[in-house]
Amino acid sequence: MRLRETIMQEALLLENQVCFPIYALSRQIIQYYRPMLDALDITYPQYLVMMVLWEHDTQTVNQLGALLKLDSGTLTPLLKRLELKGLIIRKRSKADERVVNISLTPSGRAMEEMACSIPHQMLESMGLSLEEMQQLKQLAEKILDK
Amino acid sequence: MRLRETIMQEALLLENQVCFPIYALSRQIIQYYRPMLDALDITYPQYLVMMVLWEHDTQTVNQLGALLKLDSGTLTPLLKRLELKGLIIRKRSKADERVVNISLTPSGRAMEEMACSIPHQMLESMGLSLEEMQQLKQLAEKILDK
DNA sequence: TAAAATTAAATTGTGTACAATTTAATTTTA
DNA sequence: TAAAATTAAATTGTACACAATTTAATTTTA
Repeated sequence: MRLRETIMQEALLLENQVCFPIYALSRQIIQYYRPMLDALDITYPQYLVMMVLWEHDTQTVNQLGALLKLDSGTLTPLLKRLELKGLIIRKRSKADERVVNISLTPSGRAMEEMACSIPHQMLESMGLSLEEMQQLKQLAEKILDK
Repeated sequence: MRLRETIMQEALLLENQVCFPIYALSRQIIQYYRPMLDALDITYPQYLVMMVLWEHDTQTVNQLGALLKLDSGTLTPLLKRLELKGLIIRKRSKADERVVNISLTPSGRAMEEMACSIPHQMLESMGLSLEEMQQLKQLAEKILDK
């Protein structure tokens, strides 16, 4: 009997994968965001950094990385691009020269008001009920927390 | 009253985002796969292509793109790398010279047996029940199908 | 049927991701 | 306290993603 026809084989069918829909959905969500973020001239990962800073004002590269689960290899060039756009300031800490503090410029702070309608718009374009949304969030977080 | 303190503002908090857990989970899932895929010397997107070919034998670049929701800008270089590894063959169709057919080499076919334990191992490392897994898959697909 | 439109891949350019290494600063410890 | 270990960012190199454009082949249509 060929491997193709065994029960074990079914697990290798794309349509039976749990992970593929998550991977595809993640990319599609970023597409949903694109028109709104294009208007602000930032990318989705850049938007995530801005959200953290709108909430916390100043964060180190490490803190941003811990919250967003991204390393300095990703963040350093991304933050340089945000700095080039005039949205943030990168400044080495006086107290510890290894640390780089990231803070908002007035322009970066001002963007918060332009972004505040995005979450609501996103909920609409995703077309899920609030319960489904909560379920999705909870399941994703349950795996993430392991 | 500062924008920070309004109800609308809550929507911009990272912890209230539905999309961020999906984005973070997608990347974490790929990390779960990494040790198993490292053993096969392929990446997660390459593994997805291989899964399609294990099921369908021959596919055009377009067909792969439709199934995986990736365009030729992503697939062409990825497929060239799989060809370089000796896992697939890229061959222009005689019937329509625009089309490139992708098929498995014996080595690519042989990899199927080495990969057949991966889905089970993944279920274990994700630590969700089968019901939760189904829920997650269904919610993700519901949004994807829009 | 020849020009226009469409289609399939490939190419170009920008921006993540992330492993692995490097650099520089700080902390620990022998 | 000087050497070793640790830590924080940055750097290097590889591999996606994807928008926009290009190239070449095929279809449509005027």
